[in-house]
Amino acid sequence: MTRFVRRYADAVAQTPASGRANQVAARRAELLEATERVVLARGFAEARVADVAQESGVSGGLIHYHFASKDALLTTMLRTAAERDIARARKVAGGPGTALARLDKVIREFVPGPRGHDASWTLWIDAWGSALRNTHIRDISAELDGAWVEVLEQVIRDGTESGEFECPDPSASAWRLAALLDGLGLRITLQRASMSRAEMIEHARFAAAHVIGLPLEAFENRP
Amino acid sequence: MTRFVRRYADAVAQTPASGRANQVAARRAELLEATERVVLARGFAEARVADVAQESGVSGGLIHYHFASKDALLTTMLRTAAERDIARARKVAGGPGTALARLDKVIREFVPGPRGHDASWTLWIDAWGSALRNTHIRDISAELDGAWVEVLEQVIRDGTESGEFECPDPSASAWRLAALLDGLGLRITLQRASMSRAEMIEHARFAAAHVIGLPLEAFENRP
DNA sequence: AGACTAACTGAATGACCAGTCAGTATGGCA
DNA sequence: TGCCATACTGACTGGTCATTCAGTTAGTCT
Repeated sequence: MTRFVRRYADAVAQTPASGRANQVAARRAELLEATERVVLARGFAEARVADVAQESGVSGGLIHYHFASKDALLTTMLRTAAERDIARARKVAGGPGTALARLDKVIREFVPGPRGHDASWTLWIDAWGSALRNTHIRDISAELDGAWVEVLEQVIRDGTESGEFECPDPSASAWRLAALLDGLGLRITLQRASMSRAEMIEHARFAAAHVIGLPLEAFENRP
Repeated sequence: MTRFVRRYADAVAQTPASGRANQVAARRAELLEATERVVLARGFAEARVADVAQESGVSGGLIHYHFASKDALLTTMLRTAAERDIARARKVAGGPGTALARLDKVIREFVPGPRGHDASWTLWIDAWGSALRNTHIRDISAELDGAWVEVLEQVIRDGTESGEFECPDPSASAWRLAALLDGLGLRITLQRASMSRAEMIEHARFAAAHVIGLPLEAFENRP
């Protein structure tokens, strides 16, 4: 093993065959991260290839060496972000604890706040607009939405089976809860002034409590 | 008062004094309608001034004669559309009938369907994305959202006061219902395949029934 | 070491488009 | 009737930006 390979080995999850492949993977990841920062800052429509180049300290030409087109760059970035968000949701929902605790954890993780996950919200609200006319983005958005509903449904189903919850139709309930959370997140992201994070969590808990057939107070003791 | 001010006032009022002012008002309205069609077809970000010109069979220069900039054109169009949508909602909600009937009417009017009101949804989903970074659009979107919540709140309050509904906090309930409807509309507009209009109305009615303290069956008899 | 090839640069290209402007046509008023 | 403000035209301009490509640098292989 060369010194080069050892240097990059930790940076990438998969173990590529050569240092070159490693470098390519690292560079692609770097460009995708820069792309996400640019899109967050300027929006999908206003993001420029040159911005990504500058953001990652690289020439404009290199972007097109790694990605066939601007569209491919944006789409790939979005898919990567979607997979990351889904993984995070699954991890939280599938973690330890009662179904109630996990549901609450998902809600608190999901609600946008000043601490940073707003980034995802900004990205997805922007993506919804693009999804109206871009098939790739619509597919990615659909996958993410579907996965979210699945995650919620699984937690609700867990709670129903263990007797914690009383929910006659976990699938429909999950769908409705997901829609409500989308609406809540949208509103608070767009009009931060109109509602505090605490109020929003309260709204989400209220709806969730109804969905799972428990009183709102079931959540109250959690921080 | 200068002639210009007079002309502008006429353009806004319903009965213009002169043929010229009439012409200007008609032209502006025509251009705004064309703009809406273009934005619906191509999206906010992709809409071109030349498209609007072609759509209304007019030279490109004329657009800038009536509107200071592309941004002003889009913003004005959006504001006009928002006012139209709000007026429609108020009319439905303030019409005759029991509070329950009116609430159901609002829901059915609100849910996107194949018959045409999808246009509004497409427009607003697109606008949400732009609202992330455009202050004017954010303000318009906020006004529309606020008016929607008000409309829902008024109906809920009516029903509570008349004894039809049992709702301890009409304001919070309206907010939650509005968020749910946004989420529902978003999903069905983006992924039409995943849910029928009937199912969606059922979801909305279910949530509304909970909000107003009635069983879902209260709605069932309506067409 | 030398050859080969992949990663990378940055200037050039050309398409696209909002906004401008000099000029034309026309309805209404003196 | 003739004058003039105004509605309107369409060619033009200046700037932006994705994409290309000829050339350069630097790992890797024998």
